[in-house]
Amino acid sequence: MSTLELSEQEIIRRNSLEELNKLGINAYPAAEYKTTHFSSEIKQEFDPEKNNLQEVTIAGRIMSRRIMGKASFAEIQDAEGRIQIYINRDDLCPGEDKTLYNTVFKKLLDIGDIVGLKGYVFVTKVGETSLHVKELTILSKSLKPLPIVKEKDGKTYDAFTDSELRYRQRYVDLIVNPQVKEVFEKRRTIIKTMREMFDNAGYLEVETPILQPIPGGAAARPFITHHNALDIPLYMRIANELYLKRLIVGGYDGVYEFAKDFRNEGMDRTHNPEFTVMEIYVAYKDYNWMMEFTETMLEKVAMALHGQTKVMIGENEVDFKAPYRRLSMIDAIKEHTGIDITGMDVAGLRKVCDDLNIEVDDTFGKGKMIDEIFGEKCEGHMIQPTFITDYPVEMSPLCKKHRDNPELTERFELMVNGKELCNAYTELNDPIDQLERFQEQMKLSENGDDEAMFIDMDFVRALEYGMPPTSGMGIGIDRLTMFMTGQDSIQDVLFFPQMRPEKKAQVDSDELFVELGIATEWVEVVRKAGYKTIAALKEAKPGKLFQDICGLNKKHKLGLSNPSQDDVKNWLA
RNA sequence: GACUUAGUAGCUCAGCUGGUAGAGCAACGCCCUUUUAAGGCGUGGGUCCAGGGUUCGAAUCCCUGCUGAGUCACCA
Repeated sequence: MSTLELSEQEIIRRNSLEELNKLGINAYPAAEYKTTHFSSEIKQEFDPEKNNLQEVTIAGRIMSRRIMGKASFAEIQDAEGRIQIYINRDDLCPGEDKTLYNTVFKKLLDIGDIVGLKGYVFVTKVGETSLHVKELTILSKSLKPLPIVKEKDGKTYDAFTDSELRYRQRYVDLIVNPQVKEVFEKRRTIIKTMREMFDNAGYLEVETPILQPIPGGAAARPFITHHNALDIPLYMRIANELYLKRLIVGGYDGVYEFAKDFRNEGMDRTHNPEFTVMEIYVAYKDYNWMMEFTETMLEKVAMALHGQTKVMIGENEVDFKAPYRRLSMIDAIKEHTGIDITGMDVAGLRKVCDDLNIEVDDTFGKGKMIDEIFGEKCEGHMIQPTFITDYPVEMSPLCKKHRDNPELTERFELMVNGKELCNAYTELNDPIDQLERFQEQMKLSENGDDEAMFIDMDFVRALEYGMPPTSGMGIGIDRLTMFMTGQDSIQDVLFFPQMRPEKKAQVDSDELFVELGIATEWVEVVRKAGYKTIAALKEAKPGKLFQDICGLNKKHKLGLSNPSQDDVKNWLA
């Protein structure tokens, strides 16, 4: 890499690295560095009365420095937090040679460098538990300056907030913004709590195919790829439902999977093209049982995270204490619009939609219209956890018909803070009904609904062997994490949210520049002057180019001998 | 996909109705042995996102593009 592409601070750090090498210090040593404590342990365990912790070793990143002549303070950040260190010149360098302090620590180390430190713990005059350093080892030199974030009395100064940089360079975000780590630790607690509950119940955690020949189990546009050896298209899964039900057919009474699903659709605050769903299927249960199971699960998760069931989501305090309200979809619509749609036909529903100012088009069936009305008028009002039950049959091709009403299904969604969190059924296990429902979907698809489901004949065949009555539930883990951690963007609960790839400016190779007669050492200078391609260079005015590159030579003290004006003209000829 | 909005130093941001850039932190130099957003004095650092246009003159006005963010649409 040419120094012309580097910022002043990056050049200084690279120079420091060279200086370290000259002193015989390897800034990237290979050997294991054995630590005895984390920062948090020192803070917890140290007792000035006992005067314990008189020989501890820590490792971490330098996050701030306060140098005061012969003594210095710095903050070291490790996996568990930060601790202050105190470095005294004569304690670090007891002999005549003070290089390690004067040169290495004061001049050649920077914020961001990773160091190992050995010493004893004490409390400063101001009352800060600190490590008095006796030995310092460089473990890794940092060549890029970190964003500097300062904090006092809980107030943060110059926070690193640029969302683009935070998501593209999550590693920097994690170093500099400690609250980001917390979100991901909570995410892991959520998953762990759920997994423990399922394991205790004796359910089997399984893995099912991500590459599927038929993308089933949901209605969504899939990502498509190609398998070379088989020469067939394969789809990234949009759901794993049909595979988990095959396992119930196979004789497992309870299976679950934390699964990455992929949907080739729009991205926004609550949608990422790949996202995590937990789906669970339990034999011999129905959706009433599953509602109890779900509310118990969420109560446990909230307790594990917060020690209480009440959670702040934005402005709203949401209480995950079971049991949750249960409301049929028709009753929800009645409650929020005053209209009773029981038994209405297509024309009646269309009129209701018109009256409520809800846009519908001619392809909409009864089910889709009812869903629109609910989505427009009811969903947003469901702040406290509410089970919405008994969805129209058209919307739920994998769900068993309601025991009391064949136009409805035994389905529930759990609404929290105005959004869907869970989706669950008494599963459809009648193979004849299932095939008919798939065929209905085909008709929808022929009518232009590009999200209608594909027919999976192998799944129908599995049902023909007999699946026990089963209830299944799916829950969006990203969304659950958002609720439970108070984040309002899915990007804040994914380490690496999908971003448009960074665009590299087009740059022509050295060879192409050299072919024009430009000496190799001048190529970088020409690029730095703003002419990254031959085409751009050909447009240049020779006089300006000449001045620009000679100016850069002087400014950056490159020590090159300048070309003549005629040389430059010849390049452009 | 549509609309709105933003892109200025390593980071956070000023920069009004056009006159080619500023602050704090970070960096560099000097001083300082218990400081903590350490402090004091001094110095350097910018293709003002890119490309066009208007103008004597553009960070600033206009157009196009790129990349974010927000609303909406889509997401049963």
